[in-house]
Amino acid sequence: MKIFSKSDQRAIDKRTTILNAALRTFVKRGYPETKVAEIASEAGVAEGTLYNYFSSKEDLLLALFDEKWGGIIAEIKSRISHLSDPNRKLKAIFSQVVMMFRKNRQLAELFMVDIKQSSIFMNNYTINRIAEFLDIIEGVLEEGKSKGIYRKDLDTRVAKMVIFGAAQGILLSWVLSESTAVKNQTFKFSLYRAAKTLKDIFKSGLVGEK
Amino acid sequence: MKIFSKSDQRAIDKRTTILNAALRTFVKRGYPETKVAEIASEAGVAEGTLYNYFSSKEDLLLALFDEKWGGIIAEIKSRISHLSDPNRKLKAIFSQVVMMFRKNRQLAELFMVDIKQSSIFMNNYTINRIAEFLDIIEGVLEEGKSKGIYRKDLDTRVAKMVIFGAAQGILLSWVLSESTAVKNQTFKFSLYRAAKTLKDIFKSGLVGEK
Amino acid sequence: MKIFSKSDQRAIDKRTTILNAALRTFVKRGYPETKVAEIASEAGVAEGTLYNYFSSKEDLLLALFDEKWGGIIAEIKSRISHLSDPNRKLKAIFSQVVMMFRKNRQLAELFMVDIKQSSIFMNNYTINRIAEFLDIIEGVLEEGKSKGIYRKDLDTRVAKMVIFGAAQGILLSWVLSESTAVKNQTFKFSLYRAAKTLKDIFKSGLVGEK
Amino acid sequence: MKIFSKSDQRAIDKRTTILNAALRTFVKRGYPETKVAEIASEAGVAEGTLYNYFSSKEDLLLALFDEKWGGIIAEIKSRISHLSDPNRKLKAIFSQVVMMFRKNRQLAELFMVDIKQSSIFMNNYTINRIAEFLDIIEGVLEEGKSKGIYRKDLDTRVAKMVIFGAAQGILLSWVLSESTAVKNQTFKFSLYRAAKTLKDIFKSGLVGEK
DNA sequence: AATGAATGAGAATTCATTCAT
DNA sequence: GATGAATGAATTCTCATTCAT
Repeated sequence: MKIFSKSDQRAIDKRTTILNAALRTFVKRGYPETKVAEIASEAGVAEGTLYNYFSSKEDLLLALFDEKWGGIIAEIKSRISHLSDPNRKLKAIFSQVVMMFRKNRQLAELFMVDIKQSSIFMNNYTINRIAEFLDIIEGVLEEGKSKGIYRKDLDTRVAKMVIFGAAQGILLSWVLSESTAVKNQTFKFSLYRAAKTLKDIFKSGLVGEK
Repeated sequence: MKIFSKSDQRAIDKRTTILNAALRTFVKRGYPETKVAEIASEAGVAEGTLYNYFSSKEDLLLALFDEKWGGIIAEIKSRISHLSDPNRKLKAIFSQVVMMFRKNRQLAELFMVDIKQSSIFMNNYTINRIAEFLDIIEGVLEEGKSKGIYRKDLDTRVAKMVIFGAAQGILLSWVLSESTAVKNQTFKFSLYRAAKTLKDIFKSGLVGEK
Repeated sequence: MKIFSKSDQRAIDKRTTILNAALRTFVKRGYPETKVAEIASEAGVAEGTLYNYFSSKEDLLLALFDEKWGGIIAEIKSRISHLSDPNRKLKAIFSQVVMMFRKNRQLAELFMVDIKQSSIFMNNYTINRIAEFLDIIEGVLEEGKSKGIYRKDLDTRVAKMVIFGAAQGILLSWVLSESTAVKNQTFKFSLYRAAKTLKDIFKSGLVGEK
Repeated sequence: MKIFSKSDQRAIDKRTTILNAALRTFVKRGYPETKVAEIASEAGVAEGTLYNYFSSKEDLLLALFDEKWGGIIAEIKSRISHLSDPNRKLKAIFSQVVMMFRKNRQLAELFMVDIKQSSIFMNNYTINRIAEFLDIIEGVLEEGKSKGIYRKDLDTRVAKMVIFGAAQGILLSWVLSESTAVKNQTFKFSLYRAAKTLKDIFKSGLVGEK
C-alpha cells in the first residue's frame, strides 16, 4: 500500500529534514540568533530550498510549534479518553507532557524559552493552541467538581492557569538546571521527582497528608 | 544634610526620566520593536544623551528589571520579617507581588512577556536575581517544614518552582485577559479572586478542605 | 509538400503558446514584475520547458519585439510599395501603425512602456530594429524632397525623429488615457481623431491651411 | 542675512551631494543597475547616511525628477509670462528645454531613458508633473486659437501630445546619437539644428513655406 | 553634559536558471 | 522533450552606537 509517490516522499523527507535542522539550530542558538543560512547548512540544502517549504523563518518556528504541540495534544486526548477518574486524568496529562519533553529535551527548551522570543507567541493562533491545552485541563477540573471530587468553590478558569503555570515552572527549572548559569549548583534536578511534588501539592496542598 | 549635589540631582532626574520613558516604550512596543530613538524622544532627550546614562539598549532593560525587581524583593523581605507563620509569609509574598503588579501593570507585562524576548533572560545576573526571589520562598517552605507545618517529604527546591510557576501562570492570565485575542471572552479576570484560588490550592490542594 | 515534421509543428505551436503567454503576462504585470514561473503557468508548461525555446527571460521579450515589430515593418513596406505619393505613404505608415496597435492594444503598451524597462532597449539589435522603421520614414521624406513636394531645407534625419516621437506621443496618450491616473478626466481619447490631428500638423503646421 | 543655520547648511549640502552622486550613478549605470552602495560611495558617505535624507532608492530618483523638472517648469513659466505671441512662447518653451538639457546632458538621459525604468513613471505624481508641462503647451495652443493664429479646428489636447512626443523624439535622437550603438554612424546630431527643424515643421508642416 | 548626524555591519528573501529524472 | 525541485548569488534597508561639535 503505497500512500506517497516517490516525489511526495522526497518532499516530505526534505520538509522534515529542514524542520529538524531548524529545531536543532533554534535550540543551539536561540531563535533570533539563528541565521537562515545556518539552518540551510545544517539541513544540507540551499537557502532557497528552505523557502520552497516554508514561507519565512518565523513560519518555520510556527510549523515546529504546530506539529510538535499538536502531537502532544492529540496524544494527551487519546490517553485520558480511557480514564474516568479526574485525578488519574490530571496525572496522565502531566506524565504525558513530562515524557514528551524528556524524549525531546530540545523541544522543551524551544517551547519554554524560544517560542516567546518571537512575535508569534502573542498570535491568536498560538494562544488558541495553548488554550486547547488549557481547555483539556479545565474540562478535567470541571468533571472533578461535578463528581464531587474537587471542591465546589474551585475557580476552574483560574486553576487551569495555576496548573499550567506550575507545570511551566517545573519545566523551566529543568531546562535551567542544565544551563551553564546554574550548572555548578549541586542540586540535581529530577523531572520525575518534580512531577511527584507537583502532584502532591495539587492533591493536598503544601500541608501534609495527615 | 545634602546627599546629592544639584548636578547630581539633575543627573538622577534624567536617569529616572529615561528609565521611565524606556518602561513606557518597552511596554507599548515590546523590547525588540522599541527603537532607541523612540525612547529618547519619549524622554525628551537626544539619543546620545541616553548613552551617558546607560551603556546599551539592553542595559536599559536590565536596569529596569534590576531596580523594579530589587524594590519588590526588598519590600517582600521587609514585610515577612515581621511575620512568624510560614503560611502568612507565603500569603504576604503573594499579596505583595500582586499589589506591586496591580499598581504598575506595565511592569507585569514587561516582566512576564518582554523580559524573555531579550537574551538577558538567560544571563547569570538575571537568573540570580530571580533566584533571590525563589530563595525567599524556599526559606519559608523550609521554615514551614522544620516547624512541622508543611509535610516532611516536601521537596522545597521543586516546590518553590511550582509556586513561582503558578504565580507566573496567574500573572500571564491576567496580562492576556485583556489582550485583543481573548478580550471577547466573557470571562472577566480578577487578580484577587485568582490569588485566593492560588492560596487555596497550595493550602489544601484541589480537593476540598474537609 | 511538408515543410514541418509533426514534432517540428508541435514545437512551433509550443513556442507560439509561450510567446503569447509571455505577451499577456508582460502586459499585465510589466516586464520586471513578471516572473518566469507565471509565464510558464500561463502557457501551461513547466518552467524548464520555457528554456528549451528561449534562452532567457529577456530573450522572450526580445523575440516578442522581434516578431511583432518585424510583422509591422513587413506590412508597412508592402503597403507603401504600391503608392507613389509621399504624403499618401506617410499616411499609410501611420494608419498601419494605428491599426496594428488598435488591433492589439497590449502590444502598444508593451512597446511604449515596457520595452524601455529592459536593458534590451539600448541593445544594438533593438536600436537597429527601430532604425529600420525610421529609415522607411526617412526614405519617404527624401523621396518627397526630390519630388519637390517637401521643402528643400528639410533635415530628414531630424524630421524622422520628430515624426517618430510625435507618433510615440500619440500612442502614449492613448495608453495613458485609460490608466487609472487619468481615467476620471472627461477627455475621451480617440486614436483616429488623434491621427488626423497628427496628419494635419505635419501637412501644414499648426497654422491653418489658409 | 543668514537664512540657514550652520547645521541646516550642512544638511542641505549633503542632500545635494547625494542627489548629484545619484544623478551621476543613475546615468552611468542605469537606475536598476545602480546599487545603493555605489551612490553612497560616489557621494562619499555611508549607506546609512543616504537613508537620513531619502527614504529609498526610488525616492532618490523621484526627488531628482521633482527638483530638476520643477526647476525647468518654473523657468519656463517665468520666461513665457513676458511674451504675448503664442509662436514665440512655443519657441521659448522649446529653447528652454533644449538649453536646460544641453547644460546637463545627464539629466536628459535620465529623463528620457531611466525614469521609465522605474515604476514611479506611472505614478499619479509623476504623471501629474508631466501634465503640468503639457498644460503649459495646451494653454499656449488655446491662446493661439483664440487669437486666430492657429487653426480653429486644432485639437489642442492631441496637439500638445504631438508636440511633447516630437520633442521627446528629438531628445532621444540626441541621447542616442552618442550612445555606443550609433556612435560609429557618421551623422553628427546638432540639437540646435534639430530644434529649428522642429519649429519649421510645426510652423508650416512638412510642406514648404509657400 | 548634550546633541543628533553619521555610521556600516548584518540578514532575510527573491527568482532566473539549471539539471537530474 | 518535459519537468519542477533545487540552487545561491545578489541587494536593500535598519538601527544601535559613536563622536565631532
